[in-house]
Amino acid sequence: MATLSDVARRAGVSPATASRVINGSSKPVTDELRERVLAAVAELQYVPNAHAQLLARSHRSAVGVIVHDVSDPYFAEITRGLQRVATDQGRLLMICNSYRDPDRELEYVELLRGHQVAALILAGSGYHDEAFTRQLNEKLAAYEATGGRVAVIGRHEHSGDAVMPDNRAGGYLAGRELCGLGHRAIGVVAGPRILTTTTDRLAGLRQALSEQGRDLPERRIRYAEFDRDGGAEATARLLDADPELTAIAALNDSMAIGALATLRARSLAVPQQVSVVGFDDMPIARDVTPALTTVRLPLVDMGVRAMSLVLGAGAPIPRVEVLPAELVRRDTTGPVPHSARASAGSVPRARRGDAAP
Amino acid sequence: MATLSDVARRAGVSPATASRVINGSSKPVTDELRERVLAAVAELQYVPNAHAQLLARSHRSAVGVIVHDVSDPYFAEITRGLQRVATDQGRLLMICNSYRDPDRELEYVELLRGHQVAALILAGSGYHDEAFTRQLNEKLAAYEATGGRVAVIGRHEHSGDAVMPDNRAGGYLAGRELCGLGHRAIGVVAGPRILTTTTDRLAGLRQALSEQGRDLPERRIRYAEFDRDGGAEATARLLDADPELTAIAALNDSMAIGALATLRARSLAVPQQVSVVGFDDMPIARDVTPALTTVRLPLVDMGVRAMSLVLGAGAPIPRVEVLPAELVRRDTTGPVPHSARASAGSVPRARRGDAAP
DNA sequence: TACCGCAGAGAAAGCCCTTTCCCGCAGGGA
DNA sequence: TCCCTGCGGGAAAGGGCTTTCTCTGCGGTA
Repeated sequence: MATLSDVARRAGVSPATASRVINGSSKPVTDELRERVLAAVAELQYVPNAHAQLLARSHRSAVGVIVHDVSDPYFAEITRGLQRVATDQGRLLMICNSYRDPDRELEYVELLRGHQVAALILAGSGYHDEAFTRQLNEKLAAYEATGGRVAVIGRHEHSGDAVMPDNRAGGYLAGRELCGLGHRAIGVVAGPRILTTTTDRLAGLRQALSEQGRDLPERRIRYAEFDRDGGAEATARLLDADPELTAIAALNDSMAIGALATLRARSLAVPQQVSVVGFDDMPIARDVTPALTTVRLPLVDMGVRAMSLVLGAGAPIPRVEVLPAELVRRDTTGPVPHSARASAGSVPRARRGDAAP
Repeated sequence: MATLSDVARRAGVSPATASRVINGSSKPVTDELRERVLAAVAELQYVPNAHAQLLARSHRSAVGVIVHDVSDPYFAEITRGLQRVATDQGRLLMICNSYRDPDRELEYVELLRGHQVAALILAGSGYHDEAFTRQLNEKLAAYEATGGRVAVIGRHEHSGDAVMPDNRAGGYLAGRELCGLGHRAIGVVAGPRILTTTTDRLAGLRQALSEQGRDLPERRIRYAEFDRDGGAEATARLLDADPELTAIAALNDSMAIGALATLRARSLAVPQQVSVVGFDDMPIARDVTPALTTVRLPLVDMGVRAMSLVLGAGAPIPRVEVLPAELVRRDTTGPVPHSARASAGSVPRARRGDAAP
């Protein structure tokens, strides 16, 4: 690899001058030397060694991001928002996928710290895990102690800047919608219970039901991976245990799509026999058939806010921005079937299929 | 930030010794000193400066990847494959999204070169663009001249290791399927014509038709962005111009999903009135309704192969691995409607709707 | 006893840049 | 004419780490 001094030698100037030309330094350089340097750069196909540059200028510029998986649409949208602000400010993003593995998350904090990122954004859900949370906070504190900025998206037990989607209110909205349509036998397809996202959404759902004087028994909840297959599987278990279900609340859209697949496989009509509501409103939600009723979260905006927090001036007290959830009615929800309206919970399994199209 | 010499000072050893302990060097260090160093590291929350490390060891380890967009399922799958191999070998991946912007692609080659990556993988489609291709090849050649390894996925005019999905054969499969079902009025929803992926798939399609003695007139092709909205829009234009269409071949699944949306919006039954075939077999293909008939590409495997090529020994001659495409029949394709069978091309627009379910 | 070899630790030389500091020189004011 | 100023350029000092080379002190051999 050609180095800066190769360029300088070739151009017959000092490395200092070459550096000034290449970086457009504020110090003036005569046009003649400038030309010579530029020519040498082109001839040698010189590209500055990024590590040496980063080492030499103590200036931290990149921003680290830890998500569960960028290719998951939920995080893809958030990342789009992060990226937008970062690009505007000429910042490079280093994005790491933790795949929901706490240890990997911890490792990535160190890795990013080692890479001298100016700020760190944790975009995944928080965990209900005492030991992990403590370790994470220690690492973040160490990072912040050296001037690093941190923001989290979602509920983490971290005292600092945060962007919070209103998961609980969203869960409430989903629950109220289902109740309003007359559903009583509601099954919940939930993500891993260790995630705060899961428990918050569940809490909202529970609140909506309890306002109607109902509770949400554990047997009506199935926890699984927060993805399509998890949703399909959880739905199957739910239906096996409770064939009278008239509605399914999935705690994210991927799971809802899995639920839809299981319902289709069992020839249960949506929404005629079973209603389904999702969560997140990821782009594909409108393209499945029937189009998915879901709770929209301003994902892109969440990314924008988080990045703005972290790149803006540090506030004396931690700022928490709560972003509202909103119900999007589409075609997977409908009134509770007539047969179930009269005597919910006692209809034999065979009933399923009566109303098949 | 604590530095290595802070650690060394605290442990009462030289930086050399501290370094050896921290990196598990082959050089032996007495247990007592080792303990002291480790203790100092923990107390100071020391994390090595990655840039300094990378600069000091000339050892290149990371691998650079340029894709159009990681969050696009097509690239997400490929990336999964890349990642798998990279992780096995303890390599870090630097992934850059070019968003199909050639300039950005060029910039990223430089950026990654500057970051001293051991290898570079271009995972996006090639472009039909003389000037761009030349520039790209120049940059890649410069990189390879300094020992960098390069592999491309897809057809690029680059003489080096390559993994080629058999786009042409895939297009042929799609075309043959549609012809076999009796379709004659076939519209094509294509990606940007500047991409080799588009033209290769189109060529295969064309070949299948011509084997049946038909051609594929330009008026039956619409070029748009390679995504859902592009597909929806192209389909609309196609139907406006040619209401007799009985089949639509979309050149990727995202576009196919857009096509499905447009067809639904126009109340055209799939596959009773119009058949649709996609391309790629991305995960969501099986979850749309009706489930999408498509051409499967072994995306994950493509990533695995590319990374293996690049991390394995360099071959004296460029290796090109062609990976086969395969038709996956699902529910969006069916026989040509009866009404169209007799007199294709002359049925009035009003016909649409007759067979609505 | 004199010498050799080796284990374990430190000194110091890079790795490739950026940036401060300094120097020489030309032009302008006194 | 002399001095000061300011401009353009180079020398050199880091930035934080790895690694080679060197040194010390010990045990073992002749």
